[in-house]
Amino acid sequence: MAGGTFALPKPRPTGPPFFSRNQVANVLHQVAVLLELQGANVFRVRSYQNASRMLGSLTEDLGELVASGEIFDMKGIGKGLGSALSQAIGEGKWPDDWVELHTSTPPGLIEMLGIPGLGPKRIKLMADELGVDSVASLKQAALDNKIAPMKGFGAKSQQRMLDGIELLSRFRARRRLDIGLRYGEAFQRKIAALDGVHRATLAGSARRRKDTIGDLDVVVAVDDADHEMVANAILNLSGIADVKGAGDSKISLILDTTIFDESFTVGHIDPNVLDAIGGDDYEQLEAGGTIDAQVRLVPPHVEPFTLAYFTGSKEHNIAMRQRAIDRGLRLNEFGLIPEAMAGELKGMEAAVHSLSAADEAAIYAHLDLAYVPPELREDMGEVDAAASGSLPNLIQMGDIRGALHNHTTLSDGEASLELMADTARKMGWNWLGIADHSPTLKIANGASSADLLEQGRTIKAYNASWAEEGVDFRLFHGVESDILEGGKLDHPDDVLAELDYVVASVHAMTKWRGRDEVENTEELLKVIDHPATTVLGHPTGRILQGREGYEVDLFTVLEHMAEHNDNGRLKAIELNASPYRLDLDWRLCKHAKGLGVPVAINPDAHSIRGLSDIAYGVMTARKGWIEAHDTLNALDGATLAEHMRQRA
DNA sequence: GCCGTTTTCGGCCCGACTGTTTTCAGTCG
Repeated sequence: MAGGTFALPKPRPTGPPFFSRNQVANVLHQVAVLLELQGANVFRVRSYQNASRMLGSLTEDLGELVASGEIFDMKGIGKGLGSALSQAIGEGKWPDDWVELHTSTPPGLIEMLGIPGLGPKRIKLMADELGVDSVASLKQAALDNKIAPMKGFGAKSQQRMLDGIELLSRFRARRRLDIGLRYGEAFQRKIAALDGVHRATLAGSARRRKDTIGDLDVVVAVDDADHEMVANAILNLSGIADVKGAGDSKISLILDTTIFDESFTVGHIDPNVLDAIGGDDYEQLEAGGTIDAQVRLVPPHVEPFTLAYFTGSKEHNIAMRQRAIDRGLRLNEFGLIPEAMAGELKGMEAAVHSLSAADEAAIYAHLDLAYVPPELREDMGEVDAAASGSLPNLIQMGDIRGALHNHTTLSDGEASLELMADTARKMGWNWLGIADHSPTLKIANGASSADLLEQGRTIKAYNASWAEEGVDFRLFHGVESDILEGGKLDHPDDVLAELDYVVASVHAMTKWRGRDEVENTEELLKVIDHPATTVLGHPTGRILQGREGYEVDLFTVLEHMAEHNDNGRLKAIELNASPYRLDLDWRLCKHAKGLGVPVAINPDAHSIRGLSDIAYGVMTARKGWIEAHDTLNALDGATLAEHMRQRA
């Protein structure tokens, strides 16, 4: 979960409400983690996690819910949490026991949770018995052989911790979607090609298209007679750096870049992003990278259940299982089994009584649900929607007619205007938007007003000649304007008026990250009010696995944009499709859609190859419940031109 | 800590794997 440092935020001076929904959701998550480290009841911990998740995706105004007392009616909020939140939001005071939890827990314990195979119980035990309170002191204790003699531990546990610490320092635990998919698809292809394999499918968070991926899951359908042969063949594939474990049905591995048939490169990264992810060492770091993978081998008739189970998420599975229980059924990775027939039988033995399912859709049908696309399986309302037949018809790559926010050699792009336009046409697009950087962003060679206007004349000439030749393709001329002090844009108004559109983006990250949520939100509202602003670019400025975005209340921002749209002024929110950003976050896409704020899926391309990043944007949009008609990308050029003319 | 026409207590999703045990606890997904 996102959320910077592990501390209780200070109340804003202007309250109530003294805290935002984001802040409260983060604090609940933190308290859950701290309670775990204290050895609290696991169900109590889950209550805090559930409440955090619920508030994180809340669309109502939290301050109003508290003021009216309706907070107590929310599912997952009872007397305890209801009073605690009312006091925090209404009076600006966190409960004493939450404060105590934060002050009494060494931050090192939280860091230790990131070590694979180490959980809250053993961390607490080592803290109590050995005084271990950080990754560094854990390492020392292990090197001094103090851990192995402890009851319940041993030499192997001690070594695993040392290995885990090494892994933690060498590489961050999660990988970006693009990297994870490259590993996952390469691995899946190799397994699918093995003798005896009916089908091999990439499952887990990669199949759900999460913006980062922890480890890979591959589900393999194989006849019992071939099980051992296939398991051995997998263990002998190239690209496996280490085997962590191999049981009857599950193989745990670590893959490295030798899995790729071609040599591994990360391609062009724009300088802003490169800086945030650790500079020039980055390519070498990726080339030496690894990723964990789990393979599950099951017979073909069981495979749909296993695939559904390991596609997840955990929360979606819990909701599905609960629905099964309500119907007297037991759902697990082996089947959907009538409780009356399963009795005392467990696992695979109970599964002989399972209802049959030829594919995942049949499992959903057994539970009176429409098929839920993998991207939506996050327990964010998809189960209810599948029950009532109101699942969205998700956008697809084929719906994309064009994209705004792309760069050329006029600022920091690698390709000329001509080459970018030519590539977009070859991709089958109907239009392309050009939005180079503005003068203030010197690092990106921001273009002067004069050069920008010159680019506009070139674009007009191209459009005129295509129209004359009967070519159904056009360029839109925009700019990616920095947002300056006071929510101002970076070119004079008369220059901006010459453009088709303006993408307004924050780049002064140090400054914006140094301010609080209220100030940043106010600035964004101002720049949205500027008549020239059409699109809000990468709305939080986050770089995945690189840096947190600045604090901002995007719910308020989106509501403000919705008012403009209601009054006939086009204000779209960008979903920056660069796999380094994927910003707008997928969780907020659904909210934008609900408010009627158009989403602009933008590759932010700095080269012709960069245009293909649109694919990651479409994946993320799908995850966020976005349909073709929720975006600007699915409009044809003539219709989009109409919308843009109406903006002023 | 939450929840409830099987309700105010006793549940709370379920199984695999590992390392430590000799029947199980911790961790993970």
